[in-house]
Amino acid sequence: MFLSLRAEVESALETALSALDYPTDDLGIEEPPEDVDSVLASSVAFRLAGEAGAPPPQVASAVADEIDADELTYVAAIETQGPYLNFLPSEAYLENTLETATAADYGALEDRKESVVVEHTSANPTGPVHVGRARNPIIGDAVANLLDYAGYDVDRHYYVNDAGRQMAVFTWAYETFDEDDLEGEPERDRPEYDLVRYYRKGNAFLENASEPKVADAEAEIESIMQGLEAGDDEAYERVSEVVDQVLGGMKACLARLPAEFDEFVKETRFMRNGDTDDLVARLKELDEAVYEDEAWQLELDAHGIEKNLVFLRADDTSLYPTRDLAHHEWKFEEYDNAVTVLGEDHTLQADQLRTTLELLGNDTEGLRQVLYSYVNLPEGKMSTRRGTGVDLDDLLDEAIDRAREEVEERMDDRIRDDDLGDEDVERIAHQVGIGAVRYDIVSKQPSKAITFEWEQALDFEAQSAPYVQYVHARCCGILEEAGLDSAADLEGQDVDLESVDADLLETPEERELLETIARFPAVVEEAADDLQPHQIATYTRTFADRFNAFYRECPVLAEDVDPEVREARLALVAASKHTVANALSILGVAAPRSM
RNA sequence: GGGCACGUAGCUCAGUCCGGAAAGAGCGUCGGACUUCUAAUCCGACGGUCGUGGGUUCAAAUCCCAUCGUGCCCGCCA
Repeated sequence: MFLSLRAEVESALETALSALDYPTDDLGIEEPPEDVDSVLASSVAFRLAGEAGAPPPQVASAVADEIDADELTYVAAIETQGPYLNFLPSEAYLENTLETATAADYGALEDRKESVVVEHTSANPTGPVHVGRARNPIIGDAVANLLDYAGYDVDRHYYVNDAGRQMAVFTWAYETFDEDDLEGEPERDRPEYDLVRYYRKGNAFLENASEPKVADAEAEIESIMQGLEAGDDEAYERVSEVVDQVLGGMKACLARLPAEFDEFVKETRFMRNGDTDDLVARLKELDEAVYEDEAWQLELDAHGIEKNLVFLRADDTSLYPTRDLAHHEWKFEEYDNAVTVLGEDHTLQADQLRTTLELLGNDTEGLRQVLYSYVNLPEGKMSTRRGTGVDLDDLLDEAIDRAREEVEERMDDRIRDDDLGDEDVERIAHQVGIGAVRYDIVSKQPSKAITFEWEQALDFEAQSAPYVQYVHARCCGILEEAGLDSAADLEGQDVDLESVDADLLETPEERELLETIARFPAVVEEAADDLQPHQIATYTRTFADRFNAFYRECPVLAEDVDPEVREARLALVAASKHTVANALSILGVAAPRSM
């Protein structure tokens, strides 16, 4: 609805400015501050003042006079306040919003008939997922949800680095050492916790063992890498033995968030099918290609990148970026757009990748990268190899435990003694605990550095997931109390939507809530265009504030509420419910029916 | 040394891309509100040279330049 109103305002302003012989290149449309009663505003009068030879307020009224609000559907009136033009919403605007938002899929934009692949996480299968990387699945999943909501056909990929040296080291270690050689028991009964001990053991061995022993090990590691490079099945099977087990465990961890994938794309795929070899041949043909210091490289300084891109070693083995180029060309064939969620330390590689893809003749317009900075511990970086860091599983467990305590504590002093059974407590503990972790991460701009601290990550107070989730629970409570099914469209239920009249929603709290609901699709659109899910989180907070104000001032089910007002408010609650449920689903945060 | 990012209230952050209406939240502190559709809520108070210095503009947290501080990158690792 907001999108229609904005379109209407734009065209009305443009017409008015043309009629007055003013330029229309900048309409100065903006959202007014909170204490102003309009939904949209324009500061165009400032810009025109010079040309008009009149002070801005005078220009503003001239423009306002030129627009006939009666001809507009969603605008009731245009008022000037000093130099500003304010567009007030019409009854039809609120009416339509209320009607549209009572549908369960409110906020989902029209199908764009465009596909996009969102690649995220793609952590090396070396061990348990730690919190340092946790931003990736959480942001990535939200970006994918957001694009899905914005009308794209979305696939989620995890790119598996199963061809690098680290995987050869891992495979060698797994085949070489026995349980007896390892230190300690697995921290959890899952394959990645078991196998990571071999990985750490192998790396420690390479650092500390005597020179001849290390040389033997290196020879074995080298042979695995050569086997992979040649695309031979035996080497692939050996590495897969490790990779598939570890990946299975990591998958289970990520599923807890939940972050699910449509496909796990293995790097070795592009070595086995010959794509990497073809790509190397094409790279060698480029003007930028040089053979220098016993390796094939690309000189990219003419394209603003100082660092050469090495794409083939002297022994003819490829490197990660080489395979990633083949991988991306494959993505371009399969999808209209490709989004990658990457740690900020990959910024340079991302630039090299894009530039090289262009040199190879690809159109990279549909390729976009979302960069985020790592979560560090107060004492420094987290590392799988060194075993420093907090496992994501532990964080989630702790979050759930704390949430459970919280639920139980609150049960004691609840006013309404509703029947929360053990299952409900467990459900709420999971929804709130995991929701809080996700929300805390997804609500911040990815470029900001985060230092992990338990207390902060697990704060259930306001401006966190539970604050927003609580609004959803309140909505469901009211709807269910009224005998309605909170999960479904209102249409077809025991509410006569035809007779619901937005006119009856006349308090400022009701109107502001409805205006906030109206903005939701526009927020989805902008967040999707910018690939910024945190905008959705920001919106949920504003929304929750508005809903709580409504909740405080406007009883829905009380005896003394006029039946027609009650129906209208019920419709508003249903609209609120769908809005907050859908916003939370974009963020990947559960929306509890009760808390 | 070069490149990129970040710096807004004691703390954690919105707002910055696309300049506009006396800078907004939460936490913390202090003081209030549960016979009411769930108090994980709400109301009020205190708290700001938007790192610093210049510039552009009718207008700068927002754009430009410089500078300081912090993080990341500058591997034939991934």
